[in-house]
Amino acid sequence: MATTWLSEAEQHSWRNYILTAHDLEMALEADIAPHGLTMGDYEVLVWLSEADENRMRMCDLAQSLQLSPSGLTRRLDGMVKNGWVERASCASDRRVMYAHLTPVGRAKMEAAAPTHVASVRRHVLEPLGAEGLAQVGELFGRIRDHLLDLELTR
Amino acid sequence: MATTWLSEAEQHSWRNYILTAHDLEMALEADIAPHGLTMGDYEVLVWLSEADENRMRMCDLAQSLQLSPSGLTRRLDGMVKNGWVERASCASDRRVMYAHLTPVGRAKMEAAAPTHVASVRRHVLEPLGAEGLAQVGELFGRIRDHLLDLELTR
DNA sequence: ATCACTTGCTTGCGGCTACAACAAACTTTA
DNA sequence: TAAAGTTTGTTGTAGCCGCAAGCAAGTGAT
Repeated sequence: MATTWLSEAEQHSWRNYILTAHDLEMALEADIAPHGLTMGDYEVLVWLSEADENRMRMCDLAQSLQLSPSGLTRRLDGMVKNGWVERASCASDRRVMYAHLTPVGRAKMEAAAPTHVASVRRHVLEPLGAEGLAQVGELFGRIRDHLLDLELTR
Repeated sequence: MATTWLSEAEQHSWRNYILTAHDLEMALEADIAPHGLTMGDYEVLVWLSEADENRMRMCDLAQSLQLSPSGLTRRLDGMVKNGWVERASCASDRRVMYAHLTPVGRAKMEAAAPTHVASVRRHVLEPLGAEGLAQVGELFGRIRDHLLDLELTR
């Protein structure tokens, strides 16, 4: 096939994105670490804190977190051991397990949230400004829509 | 401390980015998989193919790949076993090991490259256009510069 | 009511990665 | 040149994750 390559500028932009995305992830991870949390843990706490009755079904939570079912099971194991989350079974459907945020978990989240927000502000909002972040949101929204589009027609 | 939270719009943009970045990574990974390669493997092949004499010192390669030394050692183990890369010691400094692209490795890279380029074009360039990709490059460049700035003054 | 199918979660296993400890080799300093 | 320090790469260990398999429970068709 006649491959259409990327231009010099396109390659540069793309590489810039790849490298930065990795470093940014590491930076956010490092900032939250002093709380004894990984970003993965933190995201669980955030999702549960925003959910109805502070609980979500495992399968829904896994999807929200872009995690496999088994991945979530293991992540929750650790969080349950730390007392941040409890497992609760469902009366109407005995297959489902709820992940339920405990008061300790909520406190953990509330303690860590300012740190994380400051981290995002420092690493993203500061260099980009509100307009820049909005552009990122818009651009990646386009990519996302396109991805989901391909997925549906597949 | 008086935390300055993110606005609704900012949260939305940020989440959009997080979710999309993950899905995009999975899509690129899925597209290259039929070649029997991970994106990690592919990146090794690309870096070596662009390097002088098709070889790089382990430590330099690790840095380019944003990988820990041990991570690279193990990744190379697999690639050596597949015959894509050879280890070669250095005459002038017997500590260093070169990772050297073999003809088989080059052929592998050249076979996979059109697929990967098409993948990037389809998932990124198509929804964004050249201008959009340039914007992404510029925006993430700003984040990157800011990150490196913080690192240096630390 | 029964059998097939689907859904929700967990477990065994293997892959990939980082950190710490180590060994080997180079460099600097006294 | 000898000792201390630095750099380079590998290995032991442990964490996190996904896939495949399995089990329990709900749903649907005959």
